Amino acid sequence: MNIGQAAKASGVSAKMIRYYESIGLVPAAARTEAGYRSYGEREVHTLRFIRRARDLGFSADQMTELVALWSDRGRASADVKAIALRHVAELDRKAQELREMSETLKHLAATCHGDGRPDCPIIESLAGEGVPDAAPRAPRGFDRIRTLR
Amino acid sequence: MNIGQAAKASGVSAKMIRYYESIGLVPAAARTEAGYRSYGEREVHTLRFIRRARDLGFSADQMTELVALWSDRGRASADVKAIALRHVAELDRKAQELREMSETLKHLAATCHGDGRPDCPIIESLAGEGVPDAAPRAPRGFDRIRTLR
DNA sequence: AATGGGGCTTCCCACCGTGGGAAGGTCAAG
DNA sequence: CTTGACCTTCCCACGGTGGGAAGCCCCATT
Repeated sequence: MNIGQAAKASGVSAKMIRYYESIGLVPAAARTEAGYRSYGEREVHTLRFIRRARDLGFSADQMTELVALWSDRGRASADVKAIALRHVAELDRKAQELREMSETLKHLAATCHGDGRPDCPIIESLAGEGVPDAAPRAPRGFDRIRTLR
Repeated sequence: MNIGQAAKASGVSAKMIRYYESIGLVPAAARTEAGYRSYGEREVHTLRFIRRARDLGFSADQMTELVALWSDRGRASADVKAIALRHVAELDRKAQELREMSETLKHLAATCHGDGRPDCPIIESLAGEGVPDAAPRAPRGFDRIRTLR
């Protein structure tokens, strides 16, 4: 199976398969004489595993750990659980941050009449006129969130 | 005021001030004879505006729009509100995604006894053994989330 | 007046995960 | 044999942010 087939079968793009190989998340694939990467069921299975972990928001580093634990028959389930729970905490923290940002903005938007007139509490709050630092989002231990695509 | 002072006064790092200038989010600062960037109250005010918007998760592009609206005395508050509400929707969507990932993982972790034994529902679910695609996170219109720091 | 330290400048590099695209080789079907 | 679909590697970009090097500049203390 070539990389394109493996990509379709696993749901991981060919680009990303090569990338995962380059960072050592998956072992280097076997090659045909012509230099084409060659995949079997086993490899596709691994890629699917990775795709599912990725869809759960695990980082490449965490996925490396998970794959290692997966292929270690003698692993302790506690090890897997620990990674998962750490990730859950992280996800919750980020979701909470997003919610707080959303809440603040919703409140501001609610007091903005949103018509053709120029006065707007949203802008005023951002400008801090009279309301200096009124909305201290990202308080301490802040960790801004960035998203992609 | 030099860039370091402006950074302290605004809460935006000198690095980021230069970056914002380079992408046109803020106009190029005046320079001293020696080539140092020079800032006044007005510029610092703008930078603070930007910092607040950033803390609310606005992208550089959105901040550009907001700054433009801010400096447009005749803007319609509806325009600002529209940007804010679009952003709120986006924030909510992302928070929802994170929550779903967290939920899925929490359920998996709950059924993992987390001791020294190797059998682990978390790994099994990722591997898809017997439960192919059991947890279709990021269904359609998926948009994976990435975080920083 | 010289020296030292801290600030400023520009420029490049890195992160992470992903896609785009160019330049060139390969394979299978017509 | 040609054509088109696929594969290869390599570089570039994104968004924001920090790190750091090399080279000025400014001020205060000797």
